[in-house]
Amino acid sequence: MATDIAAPRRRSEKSRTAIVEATRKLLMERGFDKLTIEAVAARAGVGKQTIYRWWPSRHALVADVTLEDADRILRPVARTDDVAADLCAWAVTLATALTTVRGNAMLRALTTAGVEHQDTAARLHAGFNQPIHDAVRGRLTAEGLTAESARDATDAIVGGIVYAILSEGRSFDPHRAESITRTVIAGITTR
Amino acid sequence: MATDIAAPRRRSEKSRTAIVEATRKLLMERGFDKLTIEAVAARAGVGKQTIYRWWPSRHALVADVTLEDADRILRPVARTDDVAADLCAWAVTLATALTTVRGNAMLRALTTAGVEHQDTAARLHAGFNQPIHDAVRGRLTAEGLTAESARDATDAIVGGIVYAILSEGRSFDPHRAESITRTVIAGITTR
Amino acid sequence: MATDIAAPRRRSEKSRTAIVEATRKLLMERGFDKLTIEAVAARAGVGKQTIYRWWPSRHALVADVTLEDADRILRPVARTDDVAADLCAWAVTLATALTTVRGNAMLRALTTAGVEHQDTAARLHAGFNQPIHDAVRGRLTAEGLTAESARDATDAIVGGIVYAILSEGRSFDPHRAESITRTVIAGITTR
Amino acid sequence: MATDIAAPRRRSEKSRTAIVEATRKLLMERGFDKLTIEAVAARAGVGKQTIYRWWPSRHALVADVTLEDADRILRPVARTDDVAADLCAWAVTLATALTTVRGNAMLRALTTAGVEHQDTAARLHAGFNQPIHDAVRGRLTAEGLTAESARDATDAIVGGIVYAILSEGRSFDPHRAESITRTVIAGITTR
DNA sequence: TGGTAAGCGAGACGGTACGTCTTGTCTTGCC
DNA sequence: GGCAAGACAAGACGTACCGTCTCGCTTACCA
Repeated sequence: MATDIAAPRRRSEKSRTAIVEATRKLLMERGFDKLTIEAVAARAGVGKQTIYRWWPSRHALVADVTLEDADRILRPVARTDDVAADLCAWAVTLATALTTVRGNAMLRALTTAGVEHQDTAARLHAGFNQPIHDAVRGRLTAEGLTAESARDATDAIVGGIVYAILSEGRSFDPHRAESITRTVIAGITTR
Repeated sequence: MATDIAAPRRRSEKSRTAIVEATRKLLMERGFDKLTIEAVAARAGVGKQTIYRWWPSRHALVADVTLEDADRILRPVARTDDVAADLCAWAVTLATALTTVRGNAMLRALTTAGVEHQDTAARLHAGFNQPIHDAVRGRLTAEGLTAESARDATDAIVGGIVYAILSEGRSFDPHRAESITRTVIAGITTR
Repeated sequence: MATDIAAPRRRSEKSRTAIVEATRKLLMERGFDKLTIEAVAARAGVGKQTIYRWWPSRHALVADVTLEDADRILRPVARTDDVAADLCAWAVTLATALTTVRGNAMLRALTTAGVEHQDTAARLHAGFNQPIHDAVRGRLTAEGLTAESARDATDAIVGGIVYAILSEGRSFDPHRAESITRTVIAGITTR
Repeated sequence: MATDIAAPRRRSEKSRTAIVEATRKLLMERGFDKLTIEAVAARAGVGKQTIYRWWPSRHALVADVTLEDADRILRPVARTDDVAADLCAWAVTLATALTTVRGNAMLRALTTAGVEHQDTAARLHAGFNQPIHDAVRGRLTAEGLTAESARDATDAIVGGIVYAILSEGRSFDPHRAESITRTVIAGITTR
């Protein structure tokens, strides 16, 4: 999906799929740091070299695998005339996706891989962070916010949700995403 | 603060210090995933067993080391009659601490260690997340916000800043922390 | 018994005995190469230092322990007017002692310790080989043999028996010791 | 001759040779008990796993190495019409081989390895003791001795020589082997 | 339509680090 | 001052994986 830019001449799709599948399963079973190339190869019924031929590192492999899940997580923000409603709905969807077993495993893998490896961080940023930010910021800009305000509000919303899920794991209640989003939009007010 | 709650009988303080120091240096030089116990032992001039005797795992060791930096990062929030100013000042201080070479290395190490290991996550939560949240939430509650609002705004401010630094690394400009904080306090407004 | 030549000022006889006992038991249970000082200390209920204070090495300790068994193995050769009978009786006694569980364990320990460590070899030679050879050689010399003949016949008898037990272990039938001895005394003859 | 009876799939002969060579050298320099697998691997320029892949233990490795020396030590017994001459010549040859630096190192290694490890003992018995005994016993049987007499005389000759070398080391004069052999053949006689 | 080169599974290889075990020394506090 | 207890630096153990390297086999391309 990403590494294989340079014309993979006679690459076996069967092997590729088996490797990606095996990686995802092991990622969910054991997590990123206990994921070994040998285990992936064994689980996929593939020689180690076949993995090394197409992916330069464990981080790159994991990046590819998590990026295949991008469309399960990335959703466009609706554009009705109620910004708050649009963003809250979107936020709940995001939080829900990130608190499924699979989504959370991917989030964790992706975080670790990104923190540890520069190139991987760039790819994950382009595949996840950027689109997410663009979606929210676009919706806010459409509402007339300045670029700077839109960026700050986006940081607050996305960071608020994702960081909380990162800290609290699957026990994070997706409805809090709505609550956080609404707070950012409304600002703090004493009631 | 350390793992050795249960009767640290006649532990050598010299060794303990050397280990913690060596770990911090290696964490800054190579990062968490390239940190090996053998390298720590060698750098500290200590037998491997002396590390294993007092720390159950690499994660626990790193947790202890980062927790020793807690007081460099954790600051109380001032309580003047200007909430925004108080929180912005605090936010900039936090962002500044997390973008120093040392602070950023600790943040990354702490993130990876926490994502990978349950117990470590709990300790880091108690040592970092909790105090940070409490500080901000306390200041907001003092302003008359409901518990829920305070929590949501805190998530937005802290998450917004920390997650951005996690994504962008040391290139994050600490002044953006002020900007994010102010946005959350004021709410989005078209100007 | 041997290392403690230099006036052991206030040595605890209780500890000494416990150490020797523990060593013997472990020697019989696990053999020389799996004998560890730590296990001896633990089994004897003694600090490691107490062992190191009185014995310079594992080999020396084992030498002392096996030498305590010397009197179970070393027997004088009777001097009736039948050399063959005297030596055969002695040979069977020796072979019997070396094929008991304890005797065989001591033989093996002593062999390994002697092969590996020069000083130990000397002590064991003085405590075992020498007396054994002297006994046999003395009996043969009394019969009128030249010194050289006596020495050679002694080598053949003792070596023949001990080496066979070393090779075959406890399955060696002590009666073969008689047969070997008789053969050496009589010389080979076609019948 | 080697441990790898079961399908030595694509074993590197170069590594195998380097390992065996390194082992032999270290055996001669330091002896069996100071022989470490790590030192062998380092000296041979080989990964430790390559040793563990093909040999189950240090004992087995040493057995293979000493067995490669078998043909330097094992010699057939000539069959002229003078038994005594035949066996004496053979005995001197054996004693000479076992008192060279290399031969003696092998004898010591082999003894220790055999005493400590059952399987190794069996292999060494089949590779050394058996052939040596067969050679001598065969020559004696050809002379008309009964099976039992031949066995006893063989024990006396071989044991007499080998055990003496084991006890006295390289200071054993090979000519004594002749003297011992002649004594056994002739029987003790007062002159 | 057969030859040939790439992809592939398998797994041996030289290495590094693991977490454990033991060595021989040292220190602490009891007797 | 001997002793039990046990921390310490050192270093080997045997195992797990790393990333690289053959080895034959299968398979798709192109001649």
